[in-house]
Amino acid sequence: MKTKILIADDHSMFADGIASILNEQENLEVIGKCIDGLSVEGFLENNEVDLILLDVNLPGKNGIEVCKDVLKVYPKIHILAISMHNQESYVSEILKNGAKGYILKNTGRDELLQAISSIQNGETFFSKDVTETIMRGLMNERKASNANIKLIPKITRREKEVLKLIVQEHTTQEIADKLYIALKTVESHRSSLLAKLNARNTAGLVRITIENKLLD
Amino acid sequence: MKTKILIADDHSMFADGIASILNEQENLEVIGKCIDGLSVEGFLENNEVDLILLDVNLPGKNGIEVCKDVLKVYPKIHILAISMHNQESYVSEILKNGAKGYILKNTGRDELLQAISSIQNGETFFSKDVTETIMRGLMNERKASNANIKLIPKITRREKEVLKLIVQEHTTQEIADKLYIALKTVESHRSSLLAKLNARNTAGLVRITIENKLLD
DNA sequence: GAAAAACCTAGGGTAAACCCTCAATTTTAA
DNA sequence: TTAAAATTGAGGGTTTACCCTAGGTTTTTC
Repeated sequence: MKTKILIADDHSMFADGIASILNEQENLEVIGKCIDGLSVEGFLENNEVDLILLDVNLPGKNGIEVCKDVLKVYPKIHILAISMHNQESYVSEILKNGAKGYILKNTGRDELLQAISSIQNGETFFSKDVTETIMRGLMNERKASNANIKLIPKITRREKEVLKLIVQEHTTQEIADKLYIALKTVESHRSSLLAKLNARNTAGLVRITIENKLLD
Repeated sequence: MKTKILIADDHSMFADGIASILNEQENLEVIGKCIDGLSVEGFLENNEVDLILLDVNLPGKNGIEVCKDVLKVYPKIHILAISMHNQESYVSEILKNGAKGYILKNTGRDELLQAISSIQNGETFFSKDVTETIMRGLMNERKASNANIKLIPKITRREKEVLKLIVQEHTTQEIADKLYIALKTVESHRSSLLAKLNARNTAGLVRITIENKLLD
């Protein structure tokens, strides 16, 4: 009986590549691919899945939320998180939500297969770098223990427009002119964005926006 | 005679996946992988390569520079650019430097194979989205024709330290305290960074830093 | 081993971002 | 259809970022 795998990643080429690797294995079978968070749950309604390879940074609905929601309904599914970012907040957050492992995209084929094998056996698996990151996080003993990822609140249509222009290096005045609204209005939206994204300044706004693909 | 392919991408898992797809084809053969720009030229000295799949955003030395330098020495090699970003500046810049095609990571397996096939036949190939981007760029008829990618000048040790702290949302004053230098000194470094990265403000600094992986 | 370049350091002045409070109108959802 | 959320905008102030200029120091380069 082959392990049925679903790949959730917004880069089709990456998903296809992984699928090719996995399908070479005689005990694994990729039965589906999803390019955003929302379509994962839809796929699960119509297909039986044993394991999900889940990108943490998915557009639409990020991997952390997907993980939480999927496991509520299908607690038997194993989830292996895949990410470009070795950030402690991502790792700890998705593990809290039930993922069985976390590997980075800069690790290779063999480690991927090893991770899947471990998880099939009910174990957990983490990339070496990820393990270090977690340890380092524990060492620092979390001054801001709860201040890791606040799952990002919903960003409104107008806020998104403003955010996009900020990332494109426009000043508040320029944004006001482009959107035909007052300077003060744009400042309001900026404030809301800083609060919602939990950023201290423009730098954080831009970094968080890119890392979480908020403009997709 | 199989086409000998080199894959240059800093995400091993992605490279391995692509390799798996390509090696399934009877006329293709992946003979090497590089995880940064600098090692490409070293590889070419010792191996005969027909085609390079080149990530545009490579750490160390980005794809655009690699493309230029490789073709100087090995003009017969075909280069297919691969990128996450559908940005006109990237596309036009790498094409000027001799790449034969440009595909996005969110396109799938079939398109990848088609692209390679086209390029083998001496044609060019672009993802549909990329074609649109180029066309749109031509329409706007380049007000800032030369202001696309200025290949990013070398960033000094101190600038890199400052840049890292900026991306981490620290203010100029905080950075000055951390580095034990004057506020004004940090501001100077900020100015140099704005100039070198061709950014208008902090937003641009952060975006360009992340997109070009300047902190790796 | 001296000239040239690159780097690090800073000052003064202006522009932009950020903060807090408050409130009217419009849109969305229960 | 009414309560909640979103959009709009104001006053008034503080902090931070950005621009231009420039001297001293290290590092190349010939």
